[in-house]
Amino acid sequence: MLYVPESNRVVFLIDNKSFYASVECTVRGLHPLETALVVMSEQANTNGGLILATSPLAKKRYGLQANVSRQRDLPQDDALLVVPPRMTLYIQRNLAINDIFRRFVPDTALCPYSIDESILDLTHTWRLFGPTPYAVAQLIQHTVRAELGLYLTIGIGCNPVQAKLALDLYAKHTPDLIGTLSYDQIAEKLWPITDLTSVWSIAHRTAKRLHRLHITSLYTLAHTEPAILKHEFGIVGTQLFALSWGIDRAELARTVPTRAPSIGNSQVLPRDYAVQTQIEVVLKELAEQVAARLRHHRQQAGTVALTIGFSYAASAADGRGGFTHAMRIPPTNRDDLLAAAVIHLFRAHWEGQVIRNVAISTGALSPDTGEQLNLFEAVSTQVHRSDLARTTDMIRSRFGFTKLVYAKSKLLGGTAIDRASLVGGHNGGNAYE
DNA sequence: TCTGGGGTCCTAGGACCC
DNA sequence: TCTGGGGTCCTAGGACCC
Repeated sequence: MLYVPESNRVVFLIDNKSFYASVECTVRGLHPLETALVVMSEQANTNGGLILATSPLAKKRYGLQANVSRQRDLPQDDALLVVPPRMTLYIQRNLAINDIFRRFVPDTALCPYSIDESILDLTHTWRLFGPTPYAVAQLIQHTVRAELGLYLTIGIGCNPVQAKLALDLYAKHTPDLIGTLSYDQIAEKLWPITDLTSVWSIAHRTAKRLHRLHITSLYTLAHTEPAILKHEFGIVGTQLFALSWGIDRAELARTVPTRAPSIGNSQVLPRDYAVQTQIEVVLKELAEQVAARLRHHRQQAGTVALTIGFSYAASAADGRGGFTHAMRIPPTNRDDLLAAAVIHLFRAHWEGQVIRNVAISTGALSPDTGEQLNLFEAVSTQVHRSDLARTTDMIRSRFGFTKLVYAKSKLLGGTAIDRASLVGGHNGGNAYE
């Protein structure tokens, strides 16, 4: 195979094994790999509890394979620890882990990808730390384990996509938690794969469309005429073809012009809603939540989009799962103006369907210079919050401010002061009392 | 997976401008 | 005014990721 024009670098994609669950183990003085523990969010609308993370032993002992499963899948067993999430704690650990990574790469070669994944380009620095990239990977693992008690999974490749595939397909299933992929291993390690959905960027829908083209393995994908893929999938088709050959021309250091960010909240309702006044109450609350986040980020929104998801029965009757409609608004972050726009969109497009899902998203953001005073909360409460805000701001500077967000939820029937602190939709773990 | 939550990117088609 | 074409912006919908 001829890969001459392709860059040949040393890229690590590092993630944390069962991150939330492992952090909870370490702060309890328990071993992350030898403790059966799940982290479960029990927000009002999770319909009985959503499992966010499962420790490796809990997966093995109780067959909890799915990354995200439900409370009803849990066995009744006192030996299984069930704990609530503390998102703020996980954010702090993520920062600590990335600080360790900075001992091995300069800032320009480090790209945090999510709360538990980072991409490191060690092309120019790995020789400083060991005889082989593999040895350096082990050193990073040992360092993080010694200092934070956490276990890292590392994919090594000649470019980011190879590292990602090495991580997902190999590192996660080997005892040393390290997987490698390089150009000369593509045929041997990538092409035999027939479960297409196990490959990053391919999910159920795309796998089905590939099957319709008689593409049932990465080998057949790699040997399909690119023009056919392009015709069927557009740009995504050429990306899939490149992926099947392990090719990825993204450059870590080069900052890509990012698309306009958005801020929004969504909610699966705890039951079906059919009454207009009730739906509009939910929409107003959600709009206030979004407006609060806009103010927190000192942004104003110039567009607002409303997404309504129908109940299953209503979806079948309607032929659509729901609808999305957007409108331009004079830039604002005020509760009442945002809510009014959302209600307007709802009344213009809703035709009486029973609904189960609502989402509000705002875009065309612009800076809201000037301090917004919050009249509804005690000063002490706001001071308390600034601690978490500072942490969130630090994350924001690394992930982009929409990657991890600080959401507030106003409790139904509660006083205006009685707000829960949510991070990424789950409990932040900060005691406000 | 009879419904988690917060995002991003791609595309087709229509409106509008010159 | 029995008529052209290219470009841009916007919207809705689809798909995927963590």
